[in-house]
Amino acid sequence: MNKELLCQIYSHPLIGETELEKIIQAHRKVSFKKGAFILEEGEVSNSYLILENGLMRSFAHNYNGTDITTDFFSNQEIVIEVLSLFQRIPSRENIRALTDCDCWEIKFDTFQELFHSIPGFSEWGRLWMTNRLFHFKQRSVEMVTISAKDRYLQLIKEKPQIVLQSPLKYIAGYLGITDTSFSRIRKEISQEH
Amino acid sequence: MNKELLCQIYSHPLIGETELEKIIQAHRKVSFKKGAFILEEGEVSNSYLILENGLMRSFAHNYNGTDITTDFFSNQEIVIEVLSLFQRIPSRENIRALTDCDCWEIKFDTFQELFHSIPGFSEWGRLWMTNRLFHFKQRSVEMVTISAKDRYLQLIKEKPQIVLQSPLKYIAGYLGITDTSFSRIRKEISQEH
DNA sequence: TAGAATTCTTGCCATAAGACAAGTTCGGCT
DNA sequence: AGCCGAACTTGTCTTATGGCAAGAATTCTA
Repeated sequence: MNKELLCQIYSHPLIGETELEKIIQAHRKVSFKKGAFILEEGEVSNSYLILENGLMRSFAHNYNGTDITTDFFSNQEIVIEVLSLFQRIPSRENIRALTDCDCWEIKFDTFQELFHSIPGFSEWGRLWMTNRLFHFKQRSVEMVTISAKDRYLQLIKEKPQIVLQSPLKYIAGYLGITDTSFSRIRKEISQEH
Repeated sequence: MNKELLCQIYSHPLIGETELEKIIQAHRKVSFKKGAFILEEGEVSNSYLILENGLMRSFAHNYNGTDITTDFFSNQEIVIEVLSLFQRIPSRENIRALTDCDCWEIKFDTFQELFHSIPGFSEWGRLWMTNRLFHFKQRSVEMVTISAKDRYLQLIKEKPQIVLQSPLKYIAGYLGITDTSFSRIRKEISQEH
């Protein structure tokens, strides 16, 4: 069992060595083929994943049925649908592998047990939530204060793996524009070299 | 001490009567005058508030100094800057009273103690975080999939207090448009009756 | 209560992005 | 290798929203 990635993910000043070991033991390795669904609309999520390598995307459906990419998950990130997992309600989102993926999975029940028995772990969890919250808050502001072109340039800088591995239409959706506009923006950028 | 509001806020299946009492006791009443700062950029937030009545807004500053309204807090809501409070780092946001406000305050240290000693309380906290996360995720999607006009109509329906009590320019900022465009949208709506 | 300052509205023109439709290229399957 | 469908590009026209500036209305404050 390659513990390095998990050690890194769960590193926190209040989590000691034995506790870290216990947390890591709670994970088991799982793989997904390109195109596999990790979570489907209507299911209650029952675990989360730590993505060792590969790319996934989460998406929901519009009132008129259009598919909206809400997020990408790439290397070393936690793949989770927070609302469904923690509120035990059916998910309104789908999560799907864009490439073959290797992951570490932890079940909700196991997580729950550790969350309440290891104080450092609940701190860790809150810290993680805090970061996600910040991420989405920031994103909601940037979606209107920054032009689509600049959001794209920012994505290239911050998460190049996405741009390299995802079909363009999903990136367009994530940026909040149509694939048509996205194509034009890419053209414009390439012409500036 | 009027406990009703606090009882309601902290109601959770895993929080028993004595524990609820303990949580409520940890709050003290505070008031703010219109225009008062609850939190200023650069400060580390040291408590959060439960807003009994009044309206507040949080805002950050752009790279070019423009003031961006990131959120409103109205009756019965929790007024908090999560990132600063839980990561103990200087806030990049300001929180300011738009009207006179009555609140219940709880200090970080006290909260922290309760968070780790009452299992139901950490569950409650996680649940709250989950809801906020959902809120901002939703918002980041809606900022680009829904027109400014529809976002405004939605705001009127969901949080009429804001529309009634806040200067229009802040609402415009929150909707992600200029006050000029907002004025036109309002005109258009009023002409449809 | 007058004057100043802020907030809000309006006009004119510019620009980013969407809608739709017709190609073109790419990638998976047999 | 060759075909088919999906993914991507491009053209033309439309629409939502922004930028700037001037004027009207509101509100603060002395």
